Amino acid sequence: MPKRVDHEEKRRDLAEALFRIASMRGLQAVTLRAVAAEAGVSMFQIQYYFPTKEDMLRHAWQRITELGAERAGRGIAEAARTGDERAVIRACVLGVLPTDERSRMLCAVQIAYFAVDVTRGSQAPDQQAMLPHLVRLIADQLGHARQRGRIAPGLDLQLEADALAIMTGGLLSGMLVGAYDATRAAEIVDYRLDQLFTG
Amino acid sequence: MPKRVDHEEKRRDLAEALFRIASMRGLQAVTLRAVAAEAGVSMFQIQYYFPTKEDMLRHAWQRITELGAERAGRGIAEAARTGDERAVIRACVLGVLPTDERSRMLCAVQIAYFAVDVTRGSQAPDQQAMLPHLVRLIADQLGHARQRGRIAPGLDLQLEADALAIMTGGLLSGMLVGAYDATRAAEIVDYRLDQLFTG
DNA sequence: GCTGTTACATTGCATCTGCATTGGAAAGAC
DNA sequence: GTCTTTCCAATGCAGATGCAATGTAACAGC
Repeated sequence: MPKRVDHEEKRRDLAEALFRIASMRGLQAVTLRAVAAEAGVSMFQIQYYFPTKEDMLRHAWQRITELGAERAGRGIAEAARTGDERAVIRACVLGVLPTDERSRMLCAVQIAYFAVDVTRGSQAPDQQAMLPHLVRLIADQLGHARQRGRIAPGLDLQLEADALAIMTGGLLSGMLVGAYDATRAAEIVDYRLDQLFTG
Repeated sequence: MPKRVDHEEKRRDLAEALFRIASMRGLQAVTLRAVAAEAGVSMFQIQYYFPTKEDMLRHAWQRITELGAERAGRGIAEAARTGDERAVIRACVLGVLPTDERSRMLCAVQIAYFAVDVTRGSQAPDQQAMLPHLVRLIADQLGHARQRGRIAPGLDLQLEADALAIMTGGLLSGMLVGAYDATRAAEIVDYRLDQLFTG
């Protein structure tokens, strides 16, 4: 066998090039030639590592969910080590928001995919599952916190979990249009968490 | 002069055809030929009423904001007649959500435009202004309500206005992916309003 | 060294896209 | 009635796009 290449790593590199194009010029500008040029390779390599354009887009989406889960997971794991439910929820919310250039890029691309899925009626299963997943995560944490007497009285935790998860999505788009920066977003989230937690 | 045609009405019709395509097959599928076929006219008519494709897309966006403002405005005006600030805020929030097939279609198209703008960095001014505008509307209503002693004590109304407006954006996307229906969305909004208003 | 597999470049092609042009039909003004 | 203005159909064109076909260099195993 000749020059061995790590196909998965190569695909990740090509996906990065795709992200750069999609986040700066839109998903419409993602063509085989554009990705090839951005990655600094010949157009053939794109075809070589992705049978078809749709495969390339699919792989890039899978990669972006990986990166997102990785990023959020790091923050959540760190917060979970403290055993503080409030910190975990905070990490869940802030962990998916565009707080720096890199995450902003990925969030922009994510929105682009989201729009395509919505406008086609055929939404990827994981696309649909993301919000309920976040709701469940938050609801679990709220449940634990209540058992430990850390939750203010008179709250409907299911509705609170929904509201928090929904606010996360809203914050994401609000930050992408520049209406809120990371600092203000954190303030709003903390303000809401203050209403839920005692102490 | 010959057969007089209402150009604006014609453009509105063509915009509707564009909406149908964009909401069902994505903005990428919006081509001059596709819009012509969907509207049941020749491709030339598209060119005749829109100098260029970008003009067509721009006009459609302008039209969709008109329709949105109209719809929300109706609900808000009705609520405003009661003089109930809570009802006004409720109308502001629910008035922009996809509660039926028509509004769902328009919201989907709106998201598509939003994604294009975000991924190009060059966001239309009104796109950026929408969220702050909603915040101001809600904040004003909350201010009035507080003066009338209808607001629960210990709240930061600016943060509450931000949180409500942000939740609106989140609900919109949540509903588009099918995570929430109109009923559940109203429940969540009412739950939050219950926390803000007394009585 | 020979061979075969892997990785890659180049080229070509059918299709689609936005846009322009040319020619003509229809409806009112005079 | 004819004529001018408005509206519209058909066709053409240059560029871009996804994809396929062909040719070639590098390296492992015998």
